[in-house]
Amino acid sequence: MRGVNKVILIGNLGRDPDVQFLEGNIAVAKFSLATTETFKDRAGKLISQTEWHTVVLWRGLAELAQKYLHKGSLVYIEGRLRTRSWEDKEGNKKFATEVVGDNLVMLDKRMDVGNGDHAVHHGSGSSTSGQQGPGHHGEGYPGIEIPPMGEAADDLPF
Amino acid sequence: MRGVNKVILIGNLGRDPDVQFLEGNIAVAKFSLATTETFKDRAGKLISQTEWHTVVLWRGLAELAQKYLHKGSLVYIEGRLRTRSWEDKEGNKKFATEVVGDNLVMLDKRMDVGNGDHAVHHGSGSSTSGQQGPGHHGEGYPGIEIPPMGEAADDLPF
Amino acid sequence: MRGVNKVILIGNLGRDPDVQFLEGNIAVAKFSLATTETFKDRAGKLISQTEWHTVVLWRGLAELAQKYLHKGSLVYIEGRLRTRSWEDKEGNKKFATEVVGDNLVMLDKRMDVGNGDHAVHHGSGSSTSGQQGPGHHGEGYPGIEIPPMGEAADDLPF
Amino acid sequence: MRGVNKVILIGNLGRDPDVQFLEGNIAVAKFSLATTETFKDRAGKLISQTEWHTVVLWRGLAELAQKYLHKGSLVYIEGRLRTRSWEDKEGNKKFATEVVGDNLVMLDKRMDVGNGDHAVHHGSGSSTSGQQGPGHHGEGYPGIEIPPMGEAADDLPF
DNA sequence: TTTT
DNA sequence: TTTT
Repeated sequence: MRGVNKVILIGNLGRDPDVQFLEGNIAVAKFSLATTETFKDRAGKLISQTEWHTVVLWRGLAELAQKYLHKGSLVYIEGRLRTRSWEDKEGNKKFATEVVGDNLVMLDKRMDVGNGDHAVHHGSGSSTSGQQGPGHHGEGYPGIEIPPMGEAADDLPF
Repeated sequence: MRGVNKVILIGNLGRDPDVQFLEGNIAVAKFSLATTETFKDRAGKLISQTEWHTVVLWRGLAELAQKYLHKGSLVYIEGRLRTRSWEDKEGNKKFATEVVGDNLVMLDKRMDVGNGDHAVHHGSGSSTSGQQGPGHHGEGYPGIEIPPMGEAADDLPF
Repeated sequence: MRGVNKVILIGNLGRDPDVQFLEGNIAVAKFSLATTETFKDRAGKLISQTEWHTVVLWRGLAELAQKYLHKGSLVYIEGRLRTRSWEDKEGNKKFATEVVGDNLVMLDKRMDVGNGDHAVHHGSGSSTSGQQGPGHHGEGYPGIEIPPMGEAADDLPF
Repeated sequence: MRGVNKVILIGNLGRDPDVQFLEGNIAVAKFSLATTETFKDRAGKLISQTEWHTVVLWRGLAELAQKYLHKGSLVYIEGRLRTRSWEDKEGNKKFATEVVGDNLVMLDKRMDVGNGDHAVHHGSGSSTSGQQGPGHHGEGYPGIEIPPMGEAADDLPF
């Protein structure tokens, strides 16, 4: 490939995620994310600028969103841009650009009850259910940062 | 700020850039960029997926685009997402998501005559033409990667 | 330029930042940042892997670090890699790779007293003191995300 | 996880990659990559700054490096930082920071004979198990850009 | 040396 | 529609 299509966002959810399940029990989550950047203009005035993004998560990440994200949650999203187009009932061509997330980091301070273990989430759009036992859809999110086997071994031959 | 809105693209221009000049002689360039990613699906079949992005460049970067970019050019673009909305003449709400570029790297092999110096371009959304004398639009693009003064001095006190 | 050198980190400070002031009252901050990634290995076991980074901030960002960051702070850092080398007193060649930050986002939930205004920080390595009045070293850091003038004007000619 | 450790580089190889095979026929490639950034300093002088990085690739990516990369190749590398430490024979503590690549894009203009199909490479920690020897350790690395199954289906329920 |  |  000679292409790169990467988006990195940190922002807050405008509403609770909308999660649905497709055939095959595949979860899809969708939510709006506000990224606010503040800077001084040349006059030195503080300017705050909010941009809204539509984020789509699949499978394991969608399930995490359903469990742990809600209106106001602060998250880091890494993904790619995808523009879909369709015609509405009046025949008008419509476009929507979304960020399809491959990685999710929850940045809210956890003040949870419990052990907080669930706070450790990460994953990627790329699920590998094929490797998993029966019934295990939506678990085990091998993610972007999974190091290749053998790497841990500190026996680099250099 | 607690927000991040960052896009990184590598792809080819679908057409020559469309460059216009606003009042104040401010250049704005716009072009479509195709990012193609190729991967194997689970069946091992090679799949190629092209996504089209609208890229907008301002000022110095727009002028670089005008001078050096054309249909087919391979570029690295770093920028941020921005969605604009408006109503068309029929009163339909329309949305368009664009990538506003803060940095541009030309990746084509230069087979240029001459010194190739012009090949070295970079810049950022944060132009500072205000500092420049009259007539000097489009010069001196202090960019993202401009190191702070004094840094070169290798006298880090640690 | 045909190069890109970019680092993006989210992690926690291992200690309070070490801040020093060089000639000209230029601030330099240095701290260790731990990025911890957790994933499941192929056996399904949760594995946590921490990497330590040396982060260096200059000028305005260094001053922000001094004021607001401390041991444990969660931050987003965007910057570039820089490797320095020197010889120690025994004449051994030493190398140290650091992340020179161009952008800083504080991700801790603020439970501060006060207005929280100080929470809005951002900046970049690229200072522009030249534009500023006398005596104003270290202020007004127009940063990476400063939109070019005129952009706010929603009069894109396309 | 609450951590992110990401590096993005575009630069040229300083030498041909050094590729070795570990037990299990696991390929590891290592090379130096120069990222050169050019900018104008405050006096307007063009300054060029080259940084050298050590890049390590594993498995499928290492094999691609062996086949297609050589001294001078222009590449995009996405990966993470990793610092290793050890003691040399004199008992001095040594550190080396490397970029472990998860994704590789070859940016050289292909003037190849043939179809150039091999030019389309990408990967991530994630390889293409078909290339691997017997024993099949190290299979099925779902990679950064592999879209989740079902996503192609344009039947988003929103 | 951090954090969950 | 979020957050500071």
